[in-house]
Amino acid sequence: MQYTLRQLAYLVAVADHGSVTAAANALYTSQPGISSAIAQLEAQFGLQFFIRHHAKGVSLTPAGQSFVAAARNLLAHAEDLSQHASALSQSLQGNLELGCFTTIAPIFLPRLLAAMREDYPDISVRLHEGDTEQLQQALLSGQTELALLYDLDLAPSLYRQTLQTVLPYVLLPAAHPLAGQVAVSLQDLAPLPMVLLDLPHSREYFLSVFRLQGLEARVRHKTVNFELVRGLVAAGNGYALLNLRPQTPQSYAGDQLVCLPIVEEVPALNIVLAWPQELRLTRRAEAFVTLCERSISRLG
Amino acid sequence: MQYTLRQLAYLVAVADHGSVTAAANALYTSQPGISSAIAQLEAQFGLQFFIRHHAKGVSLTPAGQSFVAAARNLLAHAEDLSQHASALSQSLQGNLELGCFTTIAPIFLPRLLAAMREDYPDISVRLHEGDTEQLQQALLSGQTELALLYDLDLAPSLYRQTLQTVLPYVLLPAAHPLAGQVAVSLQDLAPLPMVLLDLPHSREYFLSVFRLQGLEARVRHKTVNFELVRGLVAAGNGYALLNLRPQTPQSYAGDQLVCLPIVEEVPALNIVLAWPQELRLTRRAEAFVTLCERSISRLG
DNA sequence: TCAACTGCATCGCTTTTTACGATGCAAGAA
DNA sequence: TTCTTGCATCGTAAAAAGCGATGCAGTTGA
Repeated sequence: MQYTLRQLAYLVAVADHGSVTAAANALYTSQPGISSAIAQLEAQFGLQFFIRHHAKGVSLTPAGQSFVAAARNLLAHAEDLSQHASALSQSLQGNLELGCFTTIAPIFLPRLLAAMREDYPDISVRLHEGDTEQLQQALLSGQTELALLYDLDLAPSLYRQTLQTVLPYVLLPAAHPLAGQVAVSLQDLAPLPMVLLDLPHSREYFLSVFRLQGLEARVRHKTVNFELVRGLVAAGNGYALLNLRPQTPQSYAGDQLVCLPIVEEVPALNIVLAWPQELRLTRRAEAFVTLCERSISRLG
Repeated sequence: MQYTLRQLAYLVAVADHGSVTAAANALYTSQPGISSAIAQLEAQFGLQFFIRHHAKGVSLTPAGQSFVAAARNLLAHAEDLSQHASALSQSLQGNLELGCFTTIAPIFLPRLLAAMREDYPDISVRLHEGDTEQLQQALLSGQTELALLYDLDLAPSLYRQTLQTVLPYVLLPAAHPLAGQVAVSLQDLAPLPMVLLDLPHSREYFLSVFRLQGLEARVRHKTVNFELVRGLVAAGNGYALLNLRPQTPQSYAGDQLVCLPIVEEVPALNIVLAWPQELRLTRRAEAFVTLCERSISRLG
């Protein structure tokens, strides 16, 4: 047998009241219950905690003194755990584990996190970047509570809240022959060399844009590095399809870029906030979801 | 309802094994038991600790991570309490609360405590000096576990272990007319002025020595201070009856004293080690009792 | 001295909780 | 598909907790 927290609470109450009966009254329970709890503790530890004075309550033995002090400490610790738990579910403080798709991160997160810090200064967001696969894995295993990513082949068990719908665009160097047009046709692009953003799911998505038109892209370069795609395009290594639009027309190298819409009708992508469907969100996570919803208008 | 330590242990085991079933096996209990313990904890705190993966166990949510860490901490603390308790009952270390009669203390304790430190260096004896009344009170209320005192009007609920039997003796200044005798008669003493050691019970005892002979002592001075009695006697203020014999024939003032036996048959006093009868001694207290028994021969 | 009272322990009973095997169900693996 | 895995639920059995009644030893107060 193992002792229970309740037994300890009874023990401490008896020590405080100097009487089993008084403790029972204070705890709104019966005297025999307290009595047997004490007896059990004493039996379990082979110690005598109280000296029984007939008709005059009980008093602590030296061993009892010492044990009660330790028991009090443990009970306080147990109380802490309850507090900790309520803080986890109730309070708007603590950690929020947030997953975010690599390329989405630099576009949206700076403002979102700033807004979070503004509205909920006591919530610290811990960021986990990764590709769709990794983010989904982290969500399902519970490493992160929320993830900001594309709605690309997500498990049906994930609930998705759409934040923004984005259409792919064509990225060209400013000096490109097609750069002067209002929009570019996939027909015109297909024969040209392409720079592919080579991330799981994204990869297939960009290629499918062509396939749906019965076309096939010619990939010259592949990279998982979004900014490298822009750099390669800017330097004349080909065109690229992308979804996200940094607000700068220059590559890191300083070359000029242009973004042009696609003439054909192409599948849009949803940027979503996702979490396991069966998981009840903490208040921290809810706060973030709400904040994202409110920020949608500003996100574009 | 309040959570229990067992529920926490189950929770932690599930977190460690990543599976309810595995935890049940490890703890030699049934899977439904674990399952419901988790469910109860989650319900109580309004939190979800695990994400259930069909046919693939469970994994911790962020809240679960945090809670399990805290739970582990509390369980470790609970384990500490058990350790603490066994240390209290089993180990020969820690505190021993010892009561000692004021006048007995300087005679016996120095050697006894030295022997204790020698044999049980990890037991620290905390000393409570006092008169019979105070010592008995401390024993019965549990403030001290043992007391070294005279067996004078002790409550029958105290168990007594006799360490030494002492006869009262007559204390005289070296220059006193009776000081040359081998023994002194109470008849000769009764008319002389007496210096009385005025402690509860001791007081009555010394006077009863005369009364039992049909005599009445003439008390000139009373004091609770043992050494003051010796000083007063040495300076010629009267004779005294005492039980304990310091091994020095001089008072603090440097005057010479002599101790003489009493001619008549007088009641002896027992120096005893006492403790509440119903109290099971700790191993520390037992160690002290044993050491006292062994030291009896040396005590004289 | 005696009767009334106090306060802890024990007993028997009821209620609640815990434990466990059986079963169901959903998703992964073959 | 079919089999397997693993958690949840259900019904029953065992254990524990709670409680009123009672006993008993010692205290209190007349």
